[in-house]
Amino acid sequence: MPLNTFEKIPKEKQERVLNAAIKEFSRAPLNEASIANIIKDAKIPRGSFYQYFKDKEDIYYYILEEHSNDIRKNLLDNLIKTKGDIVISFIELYKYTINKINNPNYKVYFKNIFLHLNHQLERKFTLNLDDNLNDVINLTDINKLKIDSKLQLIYIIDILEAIFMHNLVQSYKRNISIEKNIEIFIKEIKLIVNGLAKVK
Amino acid sequence: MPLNTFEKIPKEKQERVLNAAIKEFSRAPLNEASIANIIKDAKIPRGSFYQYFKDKEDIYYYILEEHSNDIRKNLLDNLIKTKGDIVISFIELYKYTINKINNPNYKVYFKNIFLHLNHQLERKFTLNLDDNLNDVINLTDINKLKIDSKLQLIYIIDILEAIFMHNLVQSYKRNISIEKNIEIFIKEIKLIVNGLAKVK
DNA sequence: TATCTAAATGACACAATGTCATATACATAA
DNA sequence: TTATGTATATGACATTGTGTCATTTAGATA
Repeated sequence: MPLNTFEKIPKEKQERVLNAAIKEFSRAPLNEASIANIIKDAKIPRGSFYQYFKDKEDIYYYILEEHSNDIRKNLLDNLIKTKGDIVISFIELYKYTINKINNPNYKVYFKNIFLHLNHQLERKFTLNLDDNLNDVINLTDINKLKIDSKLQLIYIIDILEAIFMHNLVQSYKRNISIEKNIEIFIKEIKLIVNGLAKVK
Repeated sequence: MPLNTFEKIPKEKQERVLNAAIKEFSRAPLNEASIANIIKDAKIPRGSFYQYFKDKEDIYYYILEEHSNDIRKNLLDNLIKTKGDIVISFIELYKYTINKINNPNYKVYFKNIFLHLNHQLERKFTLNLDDNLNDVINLTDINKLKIDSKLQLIYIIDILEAIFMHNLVQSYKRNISIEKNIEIFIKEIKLIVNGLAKVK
């Protein structure tokens, strides 16, 4: 998403810009963040910024994308490890994600992201592209679920995704530990699993 | 939320300001909407706007609140009508809401609202206050559910709410009819209900 | 060394925000 | 009626931020 130019400048300068941006997006949510602050902190002229990025949103999503790719990758890894158990995979994904966003270096940054995350944007975090959805569908073993077609699987993924995101956001409002948050997520998933898991 | 002053001015002027705001919030999402446009359209001086509302957000939420109160009220009505069936109540709520937001007069306005709705804000639409959550809990008949305590009910409401919001937002992305959207919501809810409903 | 192209730079025009000193309207009391 | 006080109205203004563009600089190639 950033312009070619940005990829070509020295790594050191790239880092300076990205760190300044993360600092600014930690200070304020996207709509309150300012390019003025980023360039001041990164010590680059205004014109340069626009040489690298189209606008504020461009650099915001560029940084975000790195993290969301990482999260999506974790889901696919989990599906492989669990031999296609989508429920366990989502639970592991939740553990992974909640630990990631509580990393002291990024905690404030992610808090701003999540509390101001558009629904329109939330797919960035899990299955924003058709390719990803297909990967998830193909890696999932539907025999572990009380459904008879891959088509129905889409609904289940939809549900899991909704609850996943909902809980991540809630975790910022609940004033409780990471462990307790995971516990709640698992409880909610279990309530649903009683309907999803095939009864033997 | 608006300052006292706004309540005191002539109804006609109030309408002019509110209609101008709705027009502006239909034109652009909150972050791109401008007070400049609202006052131009409402034909009031800049200073007056700040006499009535703290800022752009203030009038945005003021208008939104009217609608969210209406939606919350519908949920409570449904609970009374269904004698505490929370699942049917949410399905009826979904039908009610999706019809409401497709009303031609407000369609574009709501589209902007939903596609840019923060997770932080989404509770505005359903159970933003503890009082409301309590009302819902008290009106719900937990004997219809596979749970043994009111405490667990909170998780179920959480889940229903997450899927409710997720589907409303998705309805703008799916290019299908209202009826088809309702169908999908019901399908997802049914998948869950198999785990929620008490097995006889 | 000359020439060409990509990147860097910061001044600038424009747009929007929130505030504030001043003006106006309105109510109440003398 | 007039005076006085209070609430509201008004728009000019300082401030902040945005995106652009003409110009400069750097680096590659001939």
